[in-house]
Amino acid sequence: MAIYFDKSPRNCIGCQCMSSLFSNLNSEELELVNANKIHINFKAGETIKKQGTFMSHVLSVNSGMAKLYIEGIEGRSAILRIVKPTSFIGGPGIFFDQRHHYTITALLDSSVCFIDLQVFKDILKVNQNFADEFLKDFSRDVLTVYNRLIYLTQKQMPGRMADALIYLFDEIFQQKKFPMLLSRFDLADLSAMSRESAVKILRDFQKEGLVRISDHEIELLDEEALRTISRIG
Amino acid sequence: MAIYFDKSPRNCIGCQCMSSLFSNLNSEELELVNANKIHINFKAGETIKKQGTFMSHVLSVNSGMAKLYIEGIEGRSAILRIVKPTSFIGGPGIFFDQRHHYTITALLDSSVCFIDLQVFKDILKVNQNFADEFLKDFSRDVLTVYNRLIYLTQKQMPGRMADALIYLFDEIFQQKKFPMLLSRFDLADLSAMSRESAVKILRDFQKEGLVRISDHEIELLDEEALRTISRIG
DNA sequence: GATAAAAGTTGATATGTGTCAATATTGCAT
DNA sequence: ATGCAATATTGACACATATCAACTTTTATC
Repeated sequence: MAIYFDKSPRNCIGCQCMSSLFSNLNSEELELVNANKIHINFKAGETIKKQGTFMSHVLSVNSGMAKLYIEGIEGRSAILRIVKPTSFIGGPGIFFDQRHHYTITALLDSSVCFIDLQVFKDILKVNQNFADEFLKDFSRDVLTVYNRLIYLTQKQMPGRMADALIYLFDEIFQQKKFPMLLSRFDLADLSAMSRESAVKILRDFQKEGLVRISDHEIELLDEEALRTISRIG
Repeated sequence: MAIYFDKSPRNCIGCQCMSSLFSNLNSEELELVNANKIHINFKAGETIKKQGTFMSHVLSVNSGMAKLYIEGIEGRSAILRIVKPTSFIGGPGIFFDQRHHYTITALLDSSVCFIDLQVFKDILKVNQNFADEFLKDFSRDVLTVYNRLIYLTQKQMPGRMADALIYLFDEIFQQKKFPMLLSRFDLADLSAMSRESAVKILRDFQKEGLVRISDHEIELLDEEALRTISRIG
């Protein structure tokens, strides 16, 4: 019988791919995680988790990259954040209804560990440092959504697109140049506008010399000006 | 020397005004809360907590009503929710940076208890049921923000206003008629539009016989139609 | 390498929404 | 009660944005 999925390709103990959150675990707890996790590789474009499904596991992204988005009205999506390694993905469903409240799709080939939810919650109860760190992470994510709510509802398109790009440059890639993993559609979903509008705004940004987009990469040319556009909305 | 604030006007033990969250405490923990709380009365219009300030306490709204909103760009606000008794108010600042990330303003004369944050967190660590219930509450609030993000960015004005009204009818007042505590400005902040647009949409809703607004109260006349408007955006 | 499918681009157009200015109304304080 | 300030209302207008349709470019598939 063929092995269609790899149950334990690597041991969590000593693993450098796990989210930093797990550095708070002792070896016994880490062993427990190791014994109750599944490791799966995804190809770019594949759906890692689908909104609405039962949350049997929490996720740790070891490598690759993914987009995390809410599927909204009539096929429209709102990207909440881009997930880079190494990141933990849980969400409000952990405590509320054991469901995933967003869909996660791989932007690059990605390696993801699925950790049993009950085991995760059990460790949360006994390891205070782990719980503190987790809650801090969770709260940071919530604040990101607050921020997104404000800028998506109170800024106009150029300001929204500027914020989306600044988010990518500053927080995700932390460089002035990065490969264009996101389609125009994705950028539209990140800044709450139509694809066509996203294209036009980006074209304007290029004309004004704010960024350069070519050969699947985007480069920040005039950071000052981009931040100004973000500010004046 | 005059007493300008009342340090312990009522005992938490046996208090019917506390948020239901606190029913998970044993008498010893409740006594601890009681000894480390401050009770304050606010008049309608007063600011209960200001965004950005240090979070020394978490709040429990005993009576009255309040609006909880994020102060955004150039004086614009986004109301996250209306707070009715008896409600607990904490927020992501508890675990992230000990700051309040929204402003809370009384809509009615309100009685609020301020519970020492450290005492609150200490009890969270030792009382598992309390922690579970709290996290469930917190997560529900997060999901409300997700929902708001979607409907504010993906629906047009009539749909947004319909959702705001449905929220008030269904979740806050749970009646088909309630006193108009919210100004047109507030309704605009709840549905992410300008005051003038809020006025116009409400006028349309009245013309179409969906609601009746008069003498400081609003009545739901055609629930079916309002939900349809919410649905078609 | 040919073909189809997907993604990106563009300009014209229609619609949604905010801004402004003028006016009406309400609430509050003296 | 009177006057003042805040809130509410309205219509005209300008601007922001989505939609549509046509087209180009890129990517994937056989």
